[in-house]
Amino acid sequence: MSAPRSNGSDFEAHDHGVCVRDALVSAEAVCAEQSLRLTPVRRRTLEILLEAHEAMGAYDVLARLDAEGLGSKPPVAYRALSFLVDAGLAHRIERLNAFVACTHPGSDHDPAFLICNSCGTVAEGEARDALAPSAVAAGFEIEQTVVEATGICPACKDV
Amino acid sequence: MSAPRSNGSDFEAHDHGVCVRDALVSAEAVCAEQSLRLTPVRRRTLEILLEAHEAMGAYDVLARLDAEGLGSKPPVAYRALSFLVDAGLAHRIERLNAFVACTHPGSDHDPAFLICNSCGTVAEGEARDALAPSAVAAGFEIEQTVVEATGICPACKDV
DNA sequence: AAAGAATATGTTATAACATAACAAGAGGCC
DNA sequence: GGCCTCTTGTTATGTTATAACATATTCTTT
Repeated sequence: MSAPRSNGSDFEAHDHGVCVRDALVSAEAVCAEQSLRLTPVRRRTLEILLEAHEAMGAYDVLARLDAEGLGSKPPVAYRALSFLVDAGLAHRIERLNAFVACTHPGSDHDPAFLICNSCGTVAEGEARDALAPSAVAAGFEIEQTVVEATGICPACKDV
Repeated sequence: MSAPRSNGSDFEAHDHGVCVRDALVSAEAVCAEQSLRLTPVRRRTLEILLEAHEAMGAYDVLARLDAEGLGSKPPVAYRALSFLVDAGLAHRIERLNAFVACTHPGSDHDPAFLICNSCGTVAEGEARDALAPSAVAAGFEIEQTVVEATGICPACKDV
């Protein structure tokens, strides 16, 4: 759905301007397709997450929105972020109480995250059935999964 | 290390009194072995989590401690909970900002949780290498994992 | 274009979760 | 006893998140 990416890792170098622009185009497409309204605050919130290219707290996002006159009260940020998460354009990182732009929106997915403790970069991968076996064994019906790992990314390891 | 359990699920019926007592014995053993001090507040905090048999917020735990004269200020609860988590006697559920007693302390493990949206029960399973493949592909060195699923447990599904 | 429905925003206020920092006490060890 | 370490008590504050209600915008229907 979005431009092809070399592999599943977000740790490699890439042209960030292109990556942001691509993602916005994808987002517009996703919203158009589902009759969702990508309003100025929502769009700018997504841009902020994309530009940061790492997880941001709601209040960090809010500070940026406020600086641009787009809203100054917590609900503004939380509503925009909720919209993006619901639309699959961003994800919430439970471990960090933070949000990150989705790196491959449009496709249904069960995201897993690799969070670097050193540089803060968050890479998105696939969690495909990470805990399906336990769930099936217990007769549990999964609705949503949270799969997050913290550690050291390749770039930071090489220093 | 603890008494054997029938399988990996915590959703089945069991003698809760026995389960709590067993867990406390295990906890004492673990602490003795590692020269950790299971003080009154810490021990009671563990008991509270065990008795609840579901995830509890730090302030819920604190309310119980307070009622028993064991402490009334947030740091009391947070310190006790941190101790238990560090000792492997309890786990933090990121998704819920809550804590749950470990159902098989003593063994090193990478816990995964199945959280029932209906009754709140939290079952603990193994996450073994849930995201090792993605991590290896990306050259990421995992330190800690968070694997949590929300959904409907067998008991609630049958209603 | 007007009316009505649905969606989005602005704002106040407060709830819920968490920790920094420092003082005081309890236990182990020489 | 004197020293050290770990634990507890307390104050204060920081951080994250949402309920509730008023207003405004956009979409749909007529």
